[in-house]
Amino acid sequence: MAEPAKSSPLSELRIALPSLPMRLQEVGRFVAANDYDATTRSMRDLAAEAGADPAAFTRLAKAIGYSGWDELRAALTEARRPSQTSPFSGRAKGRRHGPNADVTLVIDKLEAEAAGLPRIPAQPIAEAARALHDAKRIWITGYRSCRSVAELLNYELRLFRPEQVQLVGASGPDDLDLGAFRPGEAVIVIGFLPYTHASVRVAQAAHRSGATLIAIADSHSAPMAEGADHVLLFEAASPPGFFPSLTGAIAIAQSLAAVTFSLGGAAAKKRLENTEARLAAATTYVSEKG
Amino acid sequence: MAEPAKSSPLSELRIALPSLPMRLQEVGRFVAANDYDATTRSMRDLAAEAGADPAAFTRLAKAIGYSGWDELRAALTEARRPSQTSPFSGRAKGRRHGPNADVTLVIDKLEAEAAGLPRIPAQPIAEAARALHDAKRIWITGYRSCRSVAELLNYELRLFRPEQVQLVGASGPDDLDLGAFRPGEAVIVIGFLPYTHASVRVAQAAHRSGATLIAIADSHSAPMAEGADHVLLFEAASPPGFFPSLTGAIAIAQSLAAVTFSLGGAAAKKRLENTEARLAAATTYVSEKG
DNA sequence: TCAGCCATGAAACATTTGTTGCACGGTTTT
DNA sequence: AAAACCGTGCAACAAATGTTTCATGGCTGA
Repeated sequence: MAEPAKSSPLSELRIALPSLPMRLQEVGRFVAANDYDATTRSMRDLAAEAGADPAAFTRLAKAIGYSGWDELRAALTEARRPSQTSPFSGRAKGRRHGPNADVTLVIDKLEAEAAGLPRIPAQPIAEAARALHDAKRIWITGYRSCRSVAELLNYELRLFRPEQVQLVGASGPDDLDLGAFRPGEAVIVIGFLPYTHASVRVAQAAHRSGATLIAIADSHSAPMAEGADHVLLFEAASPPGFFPSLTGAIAIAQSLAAVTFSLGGAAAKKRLENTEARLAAATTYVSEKG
Repeated sequence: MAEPAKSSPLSELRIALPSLPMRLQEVGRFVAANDYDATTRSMRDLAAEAGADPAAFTRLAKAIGYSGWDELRAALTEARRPSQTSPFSGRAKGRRHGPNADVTLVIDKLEAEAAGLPRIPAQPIAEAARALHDAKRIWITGYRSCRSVAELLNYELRLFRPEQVQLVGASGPDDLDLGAFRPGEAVIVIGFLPYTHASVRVAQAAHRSGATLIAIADSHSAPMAEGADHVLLFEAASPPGFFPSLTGAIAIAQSLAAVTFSLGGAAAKKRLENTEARLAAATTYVSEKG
């Protein structure tokens, strides 16, 4: 006999529901309505909450074709596993070749990065900014391609906190700086896979020293995110042929600087104006001509 | 001293991680990396997959302040419960002010930048990449916040063309470099309003020397775009309170590097592999854990 | 009415769970 | 050098889990 498409164990359940005995229907409805608890809590717990007999769950599972509740639960668990990398992945565009292949490549890449930015969690950025605001001193680290992010952050923060912000290893070997971290200070470490030893060392030193550690990384499980008080995530993954993307990291850095600045209030504004005035006096900029 | 926000049991875990014994660190890392399985599967299962002793999980839980593995697991389970507005995708919230004003600010900014990226003209990037491909030598300039973009571009291009790419002013005053530009070479200048004198001088020197001038700027009328062979535009404008945005410039730089790399074909690939092998040999990177 | 059937709840079952005590080996302290 | 300590794996433990059996009660059909 032709079964309906068993897209998920949940839909199987719902389909079979009407043809079941009363009590099993009740239990089945409860499971369908609370499938998260079904995967997490114990059969007896569920029975108590549903006001039913524990055995009913086993019977339900068998009634819809599983060997027992364990197997049903396992199926539900797999069904809601978050691993499936998001329903995004629009792609589908055939990789045209020819003279325009490069252009399409660029367009695709830009669109992909644009899609990634709104996925950056904003809350941690705001929290990290507050930590920066409270820090007596701010250290910034990033190696290899992440160095660019570190330097941008350093530049922007120094615009309004010139004497409290410093790049790690800016003047000499890192080791000197590593011992300089103190509680009440903040250390920002930027990195993504593959992680450099140097950045991990900085993160560890920061954690040991009791300073506030802020990690900008591509994963919670990044070594420099271990023990971090704030983890700011971005997506570095890129299509093959591209280098890892730093767009997200840059966006985070800029948001971080901006929020920190806004927390600084009038004082920060004043210092920014001073810095700008000094630059203008040095005629660093080209005057705006009419 | 205020404790860091223990937003989730996972962050507690990660914070405590570095100060734990070796085995507990391993187990803790495993839990952090597989927190979904941690909530669904049994302790012994996890132990088998992690290659550790079941008891280590109980000890881990106690080490970070829980009464046992059951309690830790329960906390993780609650943290993952889908109903509550998860910390991720916290989008869609009304534009409230108050303590969350910063968060809304960040979200707005990220969305605005995401909207800006697809507006970047792709065609000029592909053309500029071809110019880079043909250039015997590549010079890169950028000052102030644009320095970060210049350095990223320098880093990525050097991965597969180590001897032909150089930052202007990297070793000593710019003036020495300015006289070194030759026809057949390419000079990349990055800048936006307000424009620095130094970058304009580089652009002018490049133009006079007959080298190919590539400008990455926020406007066609930017001084460094005058006489440029390729102008790559991005939007630097930002909401008030934010610094000019470099996200677009970074995206351009990365696309430029990527297309140039793809034009390089097998030879470029080979050189990239050599570079990576050299870095791996120097154990620059943290080895991927099992 | 009686037999047969099925749904249901309670209790007993074997298994698996999380936990804890113990012994071994390494390091640090006295 | 001895002692105290800590991290770790192993094995035994009680508790909890999912399952099964059994007795009960209601329903249907002869």
